[in-house]
Amino acid sequence: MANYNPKEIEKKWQDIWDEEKAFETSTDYSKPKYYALVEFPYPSGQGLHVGHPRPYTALDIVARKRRMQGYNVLYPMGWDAFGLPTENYAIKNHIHPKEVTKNNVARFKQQLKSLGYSFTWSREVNTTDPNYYKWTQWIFLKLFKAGLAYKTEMPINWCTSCKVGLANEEVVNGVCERCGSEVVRKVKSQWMLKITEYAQKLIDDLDTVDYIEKVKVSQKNWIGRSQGAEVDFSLAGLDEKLTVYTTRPDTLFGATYMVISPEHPLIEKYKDRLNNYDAIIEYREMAAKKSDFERTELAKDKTGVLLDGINAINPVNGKEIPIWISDYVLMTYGTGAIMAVPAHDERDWDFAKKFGLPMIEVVAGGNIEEAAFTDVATGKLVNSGFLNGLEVADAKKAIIKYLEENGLGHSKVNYKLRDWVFSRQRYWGEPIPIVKCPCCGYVPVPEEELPLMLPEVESYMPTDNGESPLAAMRDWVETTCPKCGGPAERETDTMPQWAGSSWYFLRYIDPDNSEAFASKEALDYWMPVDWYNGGMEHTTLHLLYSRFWHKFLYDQGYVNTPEPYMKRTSHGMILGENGEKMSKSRGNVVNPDDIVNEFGADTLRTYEMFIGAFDLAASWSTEGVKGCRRFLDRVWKLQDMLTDEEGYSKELEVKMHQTIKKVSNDYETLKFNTAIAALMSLVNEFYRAGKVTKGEYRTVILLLNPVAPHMTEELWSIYGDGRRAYQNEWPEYDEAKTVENTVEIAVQINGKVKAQLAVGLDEDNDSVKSKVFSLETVKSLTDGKTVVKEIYVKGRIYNIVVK
RNA sequence: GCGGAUGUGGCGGAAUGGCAGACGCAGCAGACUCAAAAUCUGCCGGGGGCGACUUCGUGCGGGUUCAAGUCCCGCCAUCCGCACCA
Repeated sequence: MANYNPKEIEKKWQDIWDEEKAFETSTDYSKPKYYALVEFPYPSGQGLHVGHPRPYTALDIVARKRRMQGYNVLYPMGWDAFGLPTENYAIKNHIHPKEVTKNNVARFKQQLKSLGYSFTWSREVNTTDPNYYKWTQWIFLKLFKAGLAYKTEMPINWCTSCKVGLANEEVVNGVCERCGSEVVRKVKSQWMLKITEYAQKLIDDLDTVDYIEKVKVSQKNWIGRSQGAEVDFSLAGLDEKLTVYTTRPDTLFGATYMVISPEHPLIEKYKDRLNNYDAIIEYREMAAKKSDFERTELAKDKTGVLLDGINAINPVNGKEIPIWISDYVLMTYGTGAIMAVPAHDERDWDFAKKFGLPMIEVVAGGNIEEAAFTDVATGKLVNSGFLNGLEVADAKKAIIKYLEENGLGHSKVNYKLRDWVFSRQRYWGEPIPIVKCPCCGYVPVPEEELPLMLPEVESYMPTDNGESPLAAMRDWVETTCPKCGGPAERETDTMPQWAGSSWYFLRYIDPDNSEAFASKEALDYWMPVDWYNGGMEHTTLHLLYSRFWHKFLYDQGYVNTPEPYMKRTSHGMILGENGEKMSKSRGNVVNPDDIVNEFGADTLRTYEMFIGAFDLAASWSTEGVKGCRRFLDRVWKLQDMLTDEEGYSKELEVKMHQTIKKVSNDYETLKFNTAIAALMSLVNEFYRAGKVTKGEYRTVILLLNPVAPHMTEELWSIYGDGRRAYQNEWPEYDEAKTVENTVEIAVQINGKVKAQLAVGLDEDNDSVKSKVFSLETVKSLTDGKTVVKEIYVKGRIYNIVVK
């Protein structure tokens, strides 16, 4: 027996798999299909991180097992290659981003290959390939034509360092998610996508898919549906209404003042009537200067200015109430105006306390002198005319009915979700295929002219005036209008990185198609994705965006399923040996290449699956890696103990069937750590017995194959059936043989274990009872006492309660 | 503040309400060796006892149950999201 030498074996089998096209999909559409998907990586300059193999190995195990179960499996891989780090590297080193991408992709691919994944490499995609982004642009045009892409002047989150507009989702704690620099507000004309149009569907259809619960919860929270009402307040002495949104219309009698956002149009419209216009403008400018971060930081300390000169009238009681402006009211949510009910809203309470504004208690049950009373479950309405005595829920219904009957308002649903800022003032992204014509407005580039290629530029540097580097390319920018033929200009913004990843799973299905992003036939067969695993950090960005695009394509009739992914799971992070996030500055980074070199890819794969619960963070341990290598060595050395018996030995038959069952189930439920533990335990049994039958060895090899494919393929070539391991059927177990017919049960007195007893699994209760009571220990402990109760749990425990 | 998770030996972690600590790491002892490494075998939660044993033990405090890491009530700590969304 040769020594286990992963270096030799692994390369050998990777080449054979390539040669044999082992993991190619079949074009036989009568076979059952399985589409397993992992998030495609951004090919960064650092190369693969040890975090990457965790999800890749997990679904590789599922994919390999499915093939052995007879499925036609698609497990593709590609590159999400547009984006800032590449562009920044290109700027710094004066290399074209295309070149940078090419090099990074080559390195990533080589690293992934060295890990022996069964990816369907013939379907590799790259978002920066014009044949790919042609279809990204095509989908954008469909969105534009459907009225879901529009351009608007709006304040955007501007990263002062990247010099680029960011989506709300990319601003973390008031700083840029990527570079950590300050983010300020800047008004710019931006392309937007109306994801809000799909808010309700994105919530409702979560009920139709199998996502882990925390993903569903955070998507729902992110979309932030709230049910309330819009109420019109008239303005005293003016023919004007001020509409507010509230989730507590039942407290309308308690509204003692109103607050509008500093950007509310009412201010400009009636500036002549305002006695303190200057003070108001000063406040507004101050608020605009605050970054989101400061606005949040100062949340507790309310500020504001009275709108001196205009009063509103409470529609239910005709009382005249003042209007204030304050930046705690956001122009981007609801109507940008609220009715303030300080007795029953914490923010209004703070504001009223600070500025000495009156409070009226309209829901009894709290002490409004001390705090706002916001409990909606227990209170009853008071001081509220016809609502008095009602509970909150009933009062809401009653007041909405009243408002609707009197034309004063109506029920209304709002969402926290905002439209998606789709413009980036950057070079390394998909050009937005729109032409701006002085006569015709925004005109789409004709579909037959796609892809609209990213032109070669002198400099990739973004400009200080906030224009993309493309804006400097006058001969590219200046074009003719596709509609009227007159002179026009191209859009110079590019798409955000999320664009290419919003539909890539569709391109894998038919990557070389030049007529469509994928053929209908192929889509019908392969969609939806059966299992998609990815990081929790993509739950509110990529996952939501791609569901939105897919739903749009469904509504347009281009895809056949309303949801792209049937099942979504998430993996935990791999932390450094010290329990902290791996980073260069902390000096705790582990390079997967080093592990492969020293221990082999199979060891790395086994270790990452054994490291702990798949969905939780886990710390790296070099000693743990060694342990996994030791296990593979032990499997390898079983060759020395091999007998010629074909089947399972009598002593281990039950253990074999139990292990097949456990491993099969655990692979399905992402419990790889316990699956591997079960295999280790079985191997320990072989060592204890000093022998392993050929039948047993074969089963172990096949069960371990998805985790450690190279080593098991090598062993199978010696001890197998002439085929490859990957060509085999998945081992089966017999449920009846997973249980021993005699078992050791624990005998308890008052819940404490006092003795062990061997009984037949099917032995009847009387027989077990007589055996239990003939035990010396039981006799002595029950002697002179009354047996109050006896419980026998079949095959597990016999508990006697004595007094 | 809101939402989600987590809390078990020296460490990573196992446990359909039924013998807590599977499996692995580290540690200790033995075998092999001139020796070490590797490998194989055994031991390995704390206290008490020479010992068969005994007692305590799953973040903390209560409860349900013959039986609780697991279920219920009330807390604490840590991590991760979101955060003036009316």
